Amino acid sequence: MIPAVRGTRDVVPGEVERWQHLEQVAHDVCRRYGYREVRTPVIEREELFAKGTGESTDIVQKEMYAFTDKGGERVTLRPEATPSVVRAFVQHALEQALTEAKLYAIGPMFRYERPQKGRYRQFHQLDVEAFGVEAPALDAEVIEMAAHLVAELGIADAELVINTVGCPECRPAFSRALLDALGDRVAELCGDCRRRARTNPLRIFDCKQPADQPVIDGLPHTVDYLCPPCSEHFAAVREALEAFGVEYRVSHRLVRGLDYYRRTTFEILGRALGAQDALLGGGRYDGLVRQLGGPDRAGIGFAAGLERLVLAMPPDAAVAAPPDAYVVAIGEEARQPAQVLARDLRHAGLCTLVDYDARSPRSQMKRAGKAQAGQVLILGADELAGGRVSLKDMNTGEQEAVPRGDVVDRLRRMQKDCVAS
RNA sequence: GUGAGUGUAGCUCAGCGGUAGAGCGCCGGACUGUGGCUCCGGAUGUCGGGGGUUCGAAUCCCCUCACUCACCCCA
Repeated sequence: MIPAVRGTRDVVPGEVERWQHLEQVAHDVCRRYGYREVRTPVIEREELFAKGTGESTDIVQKEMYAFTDKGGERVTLRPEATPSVVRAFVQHALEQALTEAKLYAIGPMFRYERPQKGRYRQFHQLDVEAFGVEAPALDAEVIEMAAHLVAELGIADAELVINTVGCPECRPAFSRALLDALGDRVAELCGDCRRRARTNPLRIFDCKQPADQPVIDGLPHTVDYLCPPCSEHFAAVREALEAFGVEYRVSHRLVRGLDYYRRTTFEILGRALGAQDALLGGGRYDGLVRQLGGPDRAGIGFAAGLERLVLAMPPDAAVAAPPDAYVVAIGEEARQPAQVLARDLRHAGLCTLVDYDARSPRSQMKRAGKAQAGQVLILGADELAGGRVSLKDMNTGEQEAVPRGDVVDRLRRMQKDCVAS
């Protein structure tokens, strides 16, 4: 047996229904909020992520499936969707074509990491991006939409956390304040934190080492170092969220790892997930479109991890629908007519199973019962002689002979009643 | 890249030096044209892989691979 590649997985019947439900809800929520779908390639030029995601991020430094193709081009499997969506937005001048530049994408992403609960090398994201609006009203709408998506999926144990990371105007001052406050105590922190202090001081807030917490708790907060525009923006976002009645917690420790974030950042955490508990995360990235060669447009969005959402969805969120009908053929002369009957039912829209192997009637009934078929249609010598089909309701056990010509309509009506009720 | 744990039937697991097992599931029969309950029967394993110790290894030792969880980082 040749197993699936490490960190990749099959979604098999039984679980795939949950994915189908999730995708249907995702498409529907996006549509209602005015987003249009865009499908971008899973393979891109490596430089797109070097410039977009950021050279300093772990994603770019060590997690990309990058290689040189046969034409000598440096390409990579996409590790995230935002730069791709921005590229498509710029490349096709979509702001000209759309009244609102709101785009979403669903698909696989690839990062070379050690797999663990809620994290895979091939994973899937719903990526939602809106361009060209600087107003805090959009920040709040995007966050509210994310919360609504989670709620719509029936995920109750979720917590919305928001923060602001300032902008290129005010962030350097905050980083300095952070390092000043830390002073010599940097040496007391764990190795990761000492490294962060040099590369990206804000990320010290991500530390999970219990021993480091007392020091980190004493550090200054971004909100106290924002420039006036950033400060006003954050206040307006919070005000709008409150008007929506969205519950949230402000955490000055929510920093997020991607280089392009400005101002608003947010995450929704799932409580039943394990260590990788972010169901979705995002924020504002006002400089990114321009940095990738487009016009100077603001941007904001989020990425939701589909594996994590599936994990967090209630156990009974979606199950496969049982077949409408099972056609039982008794005797050799009934086999072909049974296939034709099954064909007719299928053409009429009914999910129909039929036996191929001349099993005993008992065996066929057992299979119909196991498949939870609603109706069993029995075709044997008696029925063929009378031009009828025996129709057995598997829930009540009642059985009656129905003229062959009426069977399809009869079942179709029963199915409609079933859907209606 | 680092650390810990686990690999035995399709699934959940027992067996821990002496002939590979149970429950569930699957297939068939009792009921030769009628499911669910019951009973009876059946199939299925390179005991993750390789090497070593031993008269003898699923069991002990070494290596390796995979999975799981956690770190890093992130969805």
